[in-house]
Amino acid sequence: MSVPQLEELQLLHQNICQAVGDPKRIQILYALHEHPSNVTALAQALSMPQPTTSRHLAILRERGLVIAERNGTSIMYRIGETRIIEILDVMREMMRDWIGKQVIIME
Amino acid sequence: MSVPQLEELQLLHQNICQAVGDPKRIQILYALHEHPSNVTALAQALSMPQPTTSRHLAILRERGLVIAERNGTSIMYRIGETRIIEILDVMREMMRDWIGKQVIIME
DNA sequence: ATGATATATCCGCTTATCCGAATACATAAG
DNA sequence: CTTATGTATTCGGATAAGCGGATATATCAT
Repeated sequence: MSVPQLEELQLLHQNICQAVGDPKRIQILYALHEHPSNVTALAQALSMPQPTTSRHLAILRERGLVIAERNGTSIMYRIGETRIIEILDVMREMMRDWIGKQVIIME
Repeated sequence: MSVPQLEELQLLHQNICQAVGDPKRIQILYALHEHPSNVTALAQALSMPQPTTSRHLAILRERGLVIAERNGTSIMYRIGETRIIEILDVMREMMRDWIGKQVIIME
């Protein structure tokens, strides 16, 4: 893949990177990956206020990372981009490796 | 890979996600991937003030995403984690796909 | 239409992040 | 030791992000 133009990097940040730049949104992504859920159930499961959960879901939805599907009065949310979970998993491995190195250097 | 604990998600955000949460840092990562550089040259190439460049490099270095190597009075920076570039490339593809879908929906 | 449930949005506030300019620090040369 | 060059840090201020509580909107059942 070629080197991206500045404009594309702005879009990349605005659409994806910023979305995973909040720990609660990461938490939500993993929770929905485990199993889809509506807003209320998700909020309870993660011990987050409902408005907070709703706001984060809106951000993830705008960027296509999650998908909303209405079902009567409730709305079912699920992961819309499996690749984002794979990316987060790679990041976790990177972090493990880095923290491992750090400990060795400290000793 | 299993579902991460809350504590690990905090670390994930703090160590990796937050680091790529700034467009200038993404720009720096791609620039260094193209070819390693010292701070001054990088700042000029990206039209960023030197202190700004240095601050961003410090953040990326603390998290192992770039590596610093002193060479006389100047310090050579290069990518320390090739995987972060692969991740950014996948995100770019995700973005293309999503924007493509958006256009179709708009029509 | 009314009430009940689920979701989204608005408000003021706090906190975090980024910035440029100035300055301090580090290294090497004369 | 002084100078020159390259890098890092400090400072105050501006901007953006996230929050909880209250409220508005939407859908369905009675």
